[in-house]
Amino acid sequence: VAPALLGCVLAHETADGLVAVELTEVEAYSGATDPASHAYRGMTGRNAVMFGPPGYAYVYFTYGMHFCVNVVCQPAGTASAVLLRAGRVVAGESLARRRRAGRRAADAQDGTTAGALDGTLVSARDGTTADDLEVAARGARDVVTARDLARGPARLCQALAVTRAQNGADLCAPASPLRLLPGHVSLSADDIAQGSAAAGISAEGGIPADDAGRTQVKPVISTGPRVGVTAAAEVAWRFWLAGDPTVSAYRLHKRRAR
DNA sequence: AGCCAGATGTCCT
DNA sequence: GGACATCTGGCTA
Repeated sequence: VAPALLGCVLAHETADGLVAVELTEVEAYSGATDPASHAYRGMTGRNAVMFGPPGYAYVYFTYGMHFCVNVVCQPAGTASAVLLRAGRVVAGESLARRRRAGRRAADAQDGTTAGALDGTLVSARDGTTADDLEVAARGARDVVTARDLARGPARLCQALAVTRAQNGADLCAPASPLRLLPGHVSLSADDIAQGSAAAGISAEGGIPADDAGRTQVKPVISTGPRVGVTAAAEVAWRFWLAGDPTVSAYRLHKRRAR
């Protein structure tokens, strides 16, 4: 299920409006057999949704401040879920940016200019005055680049306003405020199998896109170890669209000092 | 690339 | 009572 979700769209409609992301990075968690899964030690109040029917959202709160959303994907009684790690905002970008504003200055290395969002060019090239740079820096501090709007599981939830309230939400009902939709690109079982088999040898060349950002060719799927996981760290159950800039950075798990 | 703080829920002893 | 978490953002080197 995890690689099949790549390219699909997660949309959330609230009183503030609609925000939707095309999923670019996911991780699979098997329940009973996976020590990295929240369900590994059995059902608790927190993980109960994972033991229910498939197609529902399992949302959990972590690190005292972040939410992450999973898609339950096995029949009731068998816990299993796919963590949605990153996506590209395809609708409601200004609302997503408002929700994410103030959290992070623009990433100066990603080749985009934060100021371009409001028509102001941010540049360190010759001819730019110190005042220009100061104004640009102040603006950048309050702006999140398009790439970073849903780059990471907690950022994705923030951009979509997914919180505890969405735990247990039906992702498949057409009328559901939080729902999953087919993407622009549908992957066949063969594509998925080949994508998995090609992991590690596929070139990270990027995906050609049209003016609307839609991919024109079948994307290459890469796989690797899951992020922030110690148990079963060797399992390559993280899947992402090769070369997509919205895929989150890999981080090794760091245990906190005692 | 690496280190660290932040905030609180969850689960284990 | 305590360890630590499917993380992010700020900072240092």
